[in-house]
Amino acid sequence: MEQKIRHILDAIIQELAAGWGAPVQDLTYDIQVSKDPAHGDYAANAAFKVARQVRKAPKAVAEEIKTAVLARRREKKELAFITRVEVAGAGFLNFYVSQDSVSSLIDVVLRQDERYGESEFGAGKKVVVEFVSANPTGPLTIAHGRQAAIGDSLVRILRHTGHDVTAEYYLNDAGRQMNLLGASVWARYLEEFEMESVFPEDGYHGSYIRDIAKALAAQRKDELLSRSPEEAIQQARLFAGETMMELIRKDLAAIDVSFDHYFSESTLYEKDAVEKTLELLREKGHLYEQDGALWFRSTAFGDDKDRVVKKSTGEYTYLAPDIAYHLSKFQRGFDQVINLWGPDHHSYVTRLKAACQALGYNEKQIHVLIVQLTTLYRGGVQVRMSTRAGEFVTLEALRQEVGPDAARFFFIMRRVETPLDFDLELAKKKSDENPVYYLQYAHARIASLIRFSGRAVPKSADLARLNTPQDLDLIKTISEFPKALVQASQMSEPYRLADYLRELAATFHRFYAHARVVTEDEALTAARLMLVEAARITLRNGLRLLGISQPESM
RNA sequence: GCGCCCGUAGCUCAAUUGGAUAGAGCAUCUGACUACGGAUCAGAAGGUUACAAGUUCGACUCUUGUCGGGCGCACCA
Repeated sequence: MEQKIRHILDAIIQELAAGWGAPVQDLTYDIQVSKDPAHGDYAANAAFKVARQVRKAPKAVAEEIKTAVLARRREKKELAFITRVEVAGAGFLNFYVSQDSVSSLIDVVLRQDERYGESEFGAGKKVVVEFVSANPTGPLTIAHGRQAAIGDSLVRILRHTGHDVTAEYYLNDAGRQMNLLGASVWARYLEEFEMESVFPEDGYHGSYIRDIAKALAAQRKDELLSRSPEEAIQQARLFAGETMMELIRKDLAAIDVSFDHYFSESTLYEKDAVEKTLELLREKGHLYEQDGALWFRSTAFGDDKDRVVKKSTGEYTYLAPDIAYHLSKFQRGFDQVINLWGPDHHSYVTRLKAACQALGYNEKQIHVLIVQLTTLYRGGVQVRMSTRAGEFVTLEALRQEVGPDAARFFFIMRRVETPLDFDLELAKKKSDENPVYYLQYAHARIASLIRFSGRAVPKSADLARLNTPQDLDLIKTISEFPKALVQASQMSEPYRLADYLRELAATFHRFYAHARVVTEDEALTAARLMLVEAARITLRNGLRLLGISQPESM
């Protein structure tokens, strides 16, 4: 409906522009469903945007547009759905549309079913979303959990809005941390055989290290004892890495998160990609040597200091493989790169963008979302956590306590960059305080309602019978689903969808309290069944995109 | 010191990226089930959007300054 109105306005503005003697360069303006019934059904702020460009008063422009719309409506039948146009306020254009034009939207929803909400918004855009990317040196924490929930929902939403999306996990399997992991496991392995061992400084102390060592001992027996320490640690490292990745995959699968691709850092070295990337930067003149180290001149791209890529010891810094990794993203044909990082990586954003620009890419192609931390509460009291002592509040423990649906919903219900307070007691409550149940209840209630009707949802009905304010409210809210998804995807903010669904559920519950669906009036019953089914489809599709189950009963 | 982020109802957060009277949930108070699920609905109360100037048809949103809070400023990963 918004699109139909936009189409008309665009044409009219172009036509009128000739008479204004000034060109209208920019045709962006908003059309929204009016919040206040006094503002009609739809409202456009086009007159303001145009007036500025042609140096006229907004109100006068609005009047001209109104007159043109009315004139055109007399000529063209397909504009008959517009019943009234008003100029209000300082120059808003308010459109009133016929009831049957609104109610016919229901047909579209039922026809599209699972595909309802899809759009062409992202057509032709190839996007890679990288998230979680935790080192496989320990179990996933709730911080990873939030990234996983947000990243996965974002991927689903981007897909639903037409993007070609790859979900990717960057596996830091080449660095010092993995060696430490190997050494830690090796030490515990030796202890299993009551051999003397030196636990590495900064090693991993968690009890899961001992579990891995036990598993290693069970599999390899005492075989590794005869190897050289270097080789044994290498073996322990590989074994530990694989074991941890299996656990991580399992933790993620338990909240319905999966990846299309695991990108291994070590493949960068196998293909010599890091050296080649540095070579490329050197050719373009962005590298220089100083104090025996190799520096990247990131200040040329807005960084506040230059960064070392290769230390005087000959080792790469963390930045070097990271640049190579991002180069690979572009080389693989992605034109939009989205990264979800923790707040501890905040300062890396500028230098990474600088590097990508140095390689000839636009900084707008990289979008780094800093996912703020989650603080756990239990009945109003903060749950302390510490990674240093090897005690984690793991994602797995959280999921077991509150369930996958509440976990996913709570993780995404705030803006990405807003720190999240996660109340365990609230997430577990099966009451009206818990927003997850509000959404699921609406879905279950509709399913139950359709069961009660004792018939299949009709394929067609006289939808014009849906004419009460509650009917029309519900229809309009349902019809805003595609727009909500586009907003969520262009802002990279899945919470938008959660917010929309809450609104939809509320509108449905309000409708339900006022309107009876199954009555003796067969025609009205048929139309209302189609309406509630459309609401159910929308809720179901939305919940799916959030990775939350859609119960038929609760 | 420099840079970035934040400050909205008692609490947790929104506000369609500059739009009309700043909205939701929780908490508080008052109501609503003799046909479809009360895990619901209707209503009340709650605000100088930290403060002060500026930009314009229009500012929670943009600019500048002040106050208050957080984070970052490694040849660490």
